[in-house]
Amino acid sequence: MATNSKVERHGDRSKVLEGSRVDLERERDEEDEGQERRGSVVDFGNNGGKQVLVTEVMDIEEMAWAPKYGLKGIIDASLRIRMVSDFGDSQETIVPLEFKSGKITSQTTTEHHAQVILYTLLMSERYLVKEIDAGLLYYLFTDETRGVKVQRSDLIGLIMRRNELASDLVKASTSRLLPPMLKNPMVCKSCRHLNSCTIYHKAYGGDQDTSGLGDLFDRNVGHLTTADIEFLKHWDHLIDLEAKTCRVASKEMRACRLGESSSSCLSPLVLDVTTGYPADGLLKNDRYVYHFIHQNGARCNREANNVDIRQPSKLQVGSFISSLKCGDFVIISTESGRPAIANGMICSISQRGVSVSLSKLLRLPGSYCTSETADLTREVWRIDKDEIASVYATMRFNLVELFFPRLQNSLLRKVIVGLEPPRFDSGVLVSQDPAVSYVRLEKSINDDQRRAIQKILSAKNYSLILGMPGTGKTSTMVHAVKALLMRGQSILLTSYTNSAVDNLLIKLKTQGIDFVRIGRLEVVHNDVHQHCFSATGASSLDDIRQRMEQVRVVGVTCLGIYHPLLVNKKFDVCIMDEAGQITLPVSLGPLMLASMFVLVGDHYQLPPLVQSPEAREKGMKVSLFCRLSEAHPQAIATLQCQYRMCSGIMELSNLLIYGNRLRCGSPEIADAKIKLSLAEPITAWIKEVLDPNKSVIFINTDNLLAFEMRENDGIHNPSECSIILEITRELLEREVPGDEIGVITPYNSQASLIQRVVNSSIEVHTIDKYQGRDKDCLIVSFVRASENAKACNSSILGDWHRINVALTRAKKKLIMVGSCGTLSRVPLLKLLIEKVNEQGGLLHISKKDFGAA
DNA sequence: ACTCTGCGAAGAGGA
Ligand SMILES: Nc1ncnc2c1ncn2[C@@H]1O[C@H](COP(=O)(O)OP(=O)(O)O)[C@@H](O)[C@H]1O
Repeated sequence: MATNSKVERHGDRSKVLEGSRVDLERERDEEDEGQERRGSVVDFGNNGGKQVLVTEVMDIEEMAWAPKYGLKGIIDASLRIRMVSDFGDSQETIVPLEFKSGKITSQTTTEHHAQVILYTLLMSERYLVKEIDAGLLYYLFTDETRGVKVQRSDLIGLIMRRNELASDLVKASTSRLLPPMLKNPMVCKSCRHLNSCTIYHKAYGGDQDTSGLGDLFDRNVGHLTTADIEFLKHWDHLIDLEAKTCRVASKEMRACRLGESSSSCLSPLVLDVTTGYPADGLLKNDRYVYHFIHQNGARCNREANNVDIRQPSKLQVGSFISSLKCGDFVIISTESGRPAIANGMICSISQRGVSVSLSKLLRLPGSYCTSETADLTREVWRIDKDEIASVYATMRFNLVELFFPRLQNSLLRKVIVGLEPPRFDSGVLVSQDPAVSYVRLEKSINDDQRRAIQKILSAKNYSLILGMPGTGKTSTMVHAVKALLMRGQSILLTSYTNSAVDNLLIKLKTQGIDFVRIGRLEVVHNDVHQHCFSATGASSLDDIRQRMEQVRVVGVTCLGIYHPLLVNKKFDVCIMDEAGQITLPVSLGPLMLASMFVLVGDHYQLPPLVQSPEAREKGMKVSLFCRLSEAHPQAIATLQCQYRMCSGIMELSNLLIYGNRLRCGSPEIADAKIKLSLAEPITAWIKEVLDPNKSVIFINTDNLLAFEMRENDGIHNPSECSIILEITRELLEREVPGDEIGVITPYNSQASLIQRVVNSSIEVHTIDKYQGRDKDCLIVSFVRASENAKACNSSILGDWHRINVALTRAKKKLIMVGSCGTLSRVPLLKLLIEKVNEQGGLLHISKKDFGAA
């Protein structure tokens, strides 16, 4: 076999493979020129030498999974070869080729053979070919090719090993039983998992004896206290519970693999090969972009006119489009039974179709070059969201890393496990620190904000900022960053969501502050693209390294901190926005990169999303921000002055949630009213609802018998939808701009119902999605209404955090629609209705007012 | 009893 003797041993792996691919192809071409193609003799060990001729390199770094065996892997190169069989005739077969750059020892030989054997299994599944029973290993170090012939007994042995491993994993997560330690200090002392391994061993009852590691064990876990171990076990258990819900979900995906389309999948699709979308992919930024359209084009383009709001099921057309979004990782399969042909990322999606970017050409495994395009266009495709479980791995890793024997981690443990209060050095505030004088003299911030920033500047371990709705959290953080920079400190800015990170960075940008944003372009806001490396294009490795060393401010999501550019990067301060919405294990990651941290959030708004009810109940919904705020209420810097709600709207959350701690930032804000143009005479109820002097309205639907309806696990309320449609029409009629009107509701199905009927300039969302946003005029649809309603306390409406979010989104006008009868069973909502009544905003509409019911 | 954001990628071998 021809080879490249100049392969760099430490070079980029894909380059090595590309190079070899060229070599393989060159070899083929050279042989073409010769009189006959014989190939070379490859040593198959006990099976002797065989003539092997590579006829095609079909793929490199090919991802293959076989759900049937519970295995997946990435095959270095997938070859079509001609090999002389035992009977002397030459046959064409498919084989995996693995590159190995290391030395050959008996240990590695066994491992390499095992790997190749498993790859033959994966390839049989992927290529729908049963007879894949051989593979190749190529050793770059010695320029030697070895053949591997699959023995049935080896295969069975490997599958059994795989099953043992899988059962160990299950045992670990369900009964907290870990496999015994290797008890081999020589091997373990240089293992990179030594820390995690010994810590877990200790946590689950192991000791120096059972570890078999002697002193090495105690050196790694000796520092752990009983409280540390309890904390680790508790959170590890919560992560297990949460991870289980995801595993169930991925099983469901596998079950519905063919035919049926679900909400997280697009199907049936065909490849769009019309102008601008070549069948062999549009090359863009080194990625291949393919465009798929619905097989029945008409369905994709269907307009949502003349919708009957009483039959929401008819509206589900195209709803799959909303569940996948730009930047999502997806898996492409065919409906003809070939799962996971390729994986990639959505780069645009609309009613008309979806574009997916792949790192390689799209190709059906085994398809011949001559018919590739035809094969692709003939297929019916499906696209599923790729549920990567790496979130749980990250959580677990963050958690165990907290207990590593490092000074910085021990300080963090004191705060997080031991609940050490924030400590401040008040001396800083009277010093010559330029940051301090900047904050003292800055005119654009109020006193609360100033105090909060001073706390940040004088904090020794951490500080907490409670930013109630509309209180200028972002402005506070921007000035804090400015001040910290004056001191020459480096800052990590983070939050769970991309939008929260970008929101902050955009404000920094307007202040002319330099920063780097780590994250994929597809999910980063346009306005910060220039701060991402991928957008700057041709920067060399050295440029990037230099930039990372020089830049003081880095923005990244909590889960993005393991990006290669951030390894070994440390910061003076970590500022975490929306910290009340981040689960503790996730928030640990960024905190471990900094010597001091600032949590900004509002634990009176929605807690982190936890899938598993059991995990939630056992405490996973308690964010670190909430944990520390409840432990040290006196140390929180509270921003009380808000610049969003007029006084009538503010009164609601002040009474129900915030214990009157909110104040309006100015008289203008307190008295703000919507402006209505004069228009035709209106009905009495509409007139009252729109009255600009009544900032809060609650429309009680009890007289309409406007009951909730259930369909496919969703709850919706058509009557409330009709009322809201009427109100939005009247608002638009009176020249309230559509983009200053919003509608929110607890339930997705109600949101999509309303979305379909109201003017498209009006934003409609669930309450959860709307956290952090605001509008001049906001309408809330509570949905729940039934005669025999049990208390909705156990429903998502029973969560007071969600109610608080709903009540604090409107600036000038808040219109709520709901059934007093049903909602009053939730104590907080009962109080709300009483308060609105006291303000004179409660309105009971009847069938007479409203004919559409 | 219905709320939904994020996340890439490999392998050998030195302390
Ligand atoms: N000290 C202040 N004085 C006047 N207006 C302010 C002040 N702080 C913030 N604001 C205003 O309040 C609004 C919300 O500010 P922002 O910092 O984005 O708040 P949040 O992050 O809490 O939503 C902005 O329009 C901003 O101009």
